[in-house]
This record gives sequence, C-alpha cells and structure tokens, in this order.
Amino acid sequence: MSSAPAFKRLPRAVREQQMLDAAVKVFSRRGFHAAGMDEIAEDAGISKPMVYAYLGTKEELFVACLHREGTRMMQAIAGAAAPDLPADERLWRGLRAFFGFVGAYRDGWAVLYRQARGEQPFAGELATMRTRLIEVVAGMLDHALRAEGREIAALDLEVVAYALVGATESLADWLADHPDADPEKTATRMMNVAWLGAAQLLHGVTWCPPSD
Amino acid sequence: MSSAPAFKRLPRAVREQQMLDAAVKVFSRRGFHAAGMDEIAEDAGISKPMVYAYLGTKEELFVACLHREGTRMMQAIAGAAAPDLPADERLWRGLRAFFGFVGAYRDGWAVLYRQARGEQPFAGELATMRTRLIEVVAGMLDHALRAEGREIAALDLEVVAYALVGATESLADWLADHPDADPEKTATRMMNVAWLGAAQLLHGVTWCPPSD
DNA sequence: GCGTAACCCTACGCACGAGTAGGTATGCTC
DNA sequence: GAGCATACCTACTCGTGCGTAGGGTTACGC
Repeated sequence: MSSAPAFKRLPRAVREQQMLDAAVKVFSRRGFHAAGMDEIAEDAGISKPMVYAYLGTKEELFVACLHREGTRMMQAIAGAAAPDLPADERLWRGLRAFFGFVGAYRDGWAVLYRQARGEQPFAGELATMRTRLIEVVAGMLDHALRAEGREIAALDLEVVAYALVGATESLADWLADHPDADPEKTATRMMNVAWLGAAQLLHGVTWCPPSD
Repeated sequence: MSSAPAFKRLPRAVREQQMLDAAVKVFSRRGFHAAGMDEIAEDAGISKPMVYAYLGTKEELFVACLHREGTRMMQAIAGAAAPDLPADERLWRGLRAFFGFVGAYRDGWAVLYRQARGEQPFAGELATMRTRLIEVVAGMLDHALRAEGREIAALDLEVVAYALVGATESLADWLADHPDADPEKTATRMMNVAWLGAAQLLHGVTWCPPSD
C-alpha cells in the first residue's frame, strides 16, 4: 500500500494509553462483566489480540485501569496536603482536590468505585486504598484531638473516619451524576457536614441516646 | 418408592422462600455474575428447573431477592418512625432500626448494596429506594429547620441528606464486616457524627472556605 | 379408584465471549 | 537490501453456564 494506511502504526507506550482510556470508558459504562474485549479493542481503534499482547487478560486489564486511576487520584490528593497545616485546612484542601479529581475524571471514578466495589477479585485491591485513606483521616482527627488535650478510643476514631469517608464517596457519586455541578462547591458542602460535626467532637460535645 | 422419599414435596409458597433464602446467600457470597443457578438450586435442596418454574430467570430471581430484602428493610425502618416526634428522636430511631436490620440480615444487606449497586440492570431499582430514603431525611431536616425559623436552599438540603445517607451506608458496610460489633452502639456513633453536624447547621452555623 | 393438577427430576441445546493460532506488513539497524 | 523485531490483523477454538424439553411421581378431589 503506497497511498494511505488507514491508521498509523504507533509505539507501544501510546497504544497502551489509548487502550486504557478505552477500557476505562467501556468498563465505566457497561460494568466489568458486560464489557466486551471486542468493544474495548474497537473503541481503542485496534484489534483484540493487541490488547491481549500489551495488557494481558480481561482481569489484568481491569487491574491496570484500577491502578492508573487510583494513582492519579492519590497523587491529586497528596499534592494538596501539607502535613503541617491545621486540621481543618488540611481536610479542606484534601476534599477540594478529591472532588476536583472526580469532576475531571468522571469515568475513572465510576470504574474505581461503582465497579470495583462489587466484584470479588478487585474488592480487596480497593479496600486497601480505602483503608489507607481512612487511616489518614483518623490520624488527622487524632492529631487535632491531642492538640486540644482530649482523647478518644481508637475504635470510635475509626468509625468516625469511616463515616466521613463514606459521606465523601456518596457525594462523589452525586457529583458524577450531576455533570453541571461545581466540584468546589460540593467540597464546601461536604466540609460543612463533616467539619461542623467533627469540630463538636473535638471540643468534647457528644450525643447520648435517650433512655426510653 | 414405598420407604422414604429422600426429601418431601412441599407447597409452592414454602419452596419459594427456601429458594429466595438460598439465592440471597449465594448472591451475597459470590456476587451476581459469579453465582450459578445450579449452586442456588442445590443450596435450596431442589433442582434447577424448579427455580425457573417458580422465580423465573436469573435476573428476575435477583430482583425478587432485592424486593424481599428491600421491603424487609423499609418495614423495619418505617415501624420505628413516629412522624410527630422531634427530629433528633426520629433520626435516632430510624438509625437504630436500620443498623438493627443490617446486623440481623447481613446477607440481605450485602445483596442489596454490594451487589446491586454495580450491576447496571439493578442500579435503577436501588437508586429509587435510595432516593426515597434521601427525600425522607431531607424532609426531616427541612421540617426541623423551619421549626427553628431558618431556611436553606433545596439543593443544599439534598446534598446534606446525600452525605448523611452515604455515611450511614458506609457504617453499615463496616458493621457487616465486624460480626462482633454492636448495632446499637454503631447507631449511636452515627448519631454523634450526623446529628452534631446537622444541629450546627440547624442553628445557622456554617463553614466558609478560607480565601487563599 | 381414577383423572388431573401440582411437584419434581435427568439430561441436553446453544449462544456468547474470552483467549489464541498463525500469518502479514512496516520500519529500523548494520 | 538482508535480517530482525515490532506493530498489527483475520478467523478460529472451546469452555462455561443459562435456560429448556420431556417425562416421572405423589396427592387430592369426586
């Protein structure tokens, strides 16, 4: 063929990224099982055996997606967290970065959470990331508490952190479903819910069940 | 066969419940796709065609599970909510009932949320239930707000409710993973996080982003 | 005691989609 | 311009598991 090879030959590194882009897109739309390797290949502008040659089996491909998107997210958050700031400022910056990421990489978020959470083989991978996040939040709260001269049981701390992370993920889902919503404003709202409650706890205010 | 028919013939209503029990169990352990109709049938002590005869295809079976467990949950919550109580009391009773349900029907919860959330065909079904819950919470907050003479934008209200429901679901997951944890105590912890923050909002205290 | 309806089974068809075999073209090195 | 590695394709195999055909047995009404 002298004239125009319908599509160019590209170096491996480039194609791999295209494949990952396509995979993230298809996985997020269809879900892991409903997604077909053929569709992913087609969407990447390539044929199926290339996908297998570069990224391996379907599971390995999904893990690769998980890894790329997860790393992106963690970097976005880590880049915003200066460890010597006061707790509320750190929380605020972390949340802003997080919602910024979700707003920018909607599909990535969907893959990471909506899909990976349910599927057994990947739930573990996810849980690890999540646990690390929860530990960070718990550590932050603990730090702030000690600065106030107060203290709290480790289990209580973990549960509070769990709740905060859960609320944040929930709002992330909401953000992903509302394309016209503003990530920064969402972060502010989350801060309102999270910090006002947390600040109360920091000052020793607690709620007790009524004795009925 | 005169002696002993290895297993008895049972009326349809009974068998259907046994099948649903088995289905909920298998779905929650393996996940929707990894679960096999053969395994569900075996676990119910019956053969596969019976499952198809009574409950229909795999998807229909899953929907039936979703429906039964969802109804159980909603009833558990509704039974505890007296609409003329003050907001904090209503919230407390609702949460206690909810965590009680999750503690009692661990598999049911796993089916409802861990599985149904990811799978496209069922996500809608779930979202409806979830939305109803969120509306209830939002309505409760709005009611309490107006009683205080304050008011808040509908969108803000929705987002706060979203966050609270998300935090609650997250703690439910935590409870499902910690068999030895006490549902009532978990509800109290959730109340601490949710109500202290919400109460602040009710009194007009808000958090504003620093101008950096 | 005989029809009939409900309960229940073994054994199979068949589609669908992951993964592969085997071959072609293109560019890069010496 | 021979040799070689890399990019790329068409067309297949084959396991897996949903769903069903067709037939047997127990209970119940009359």
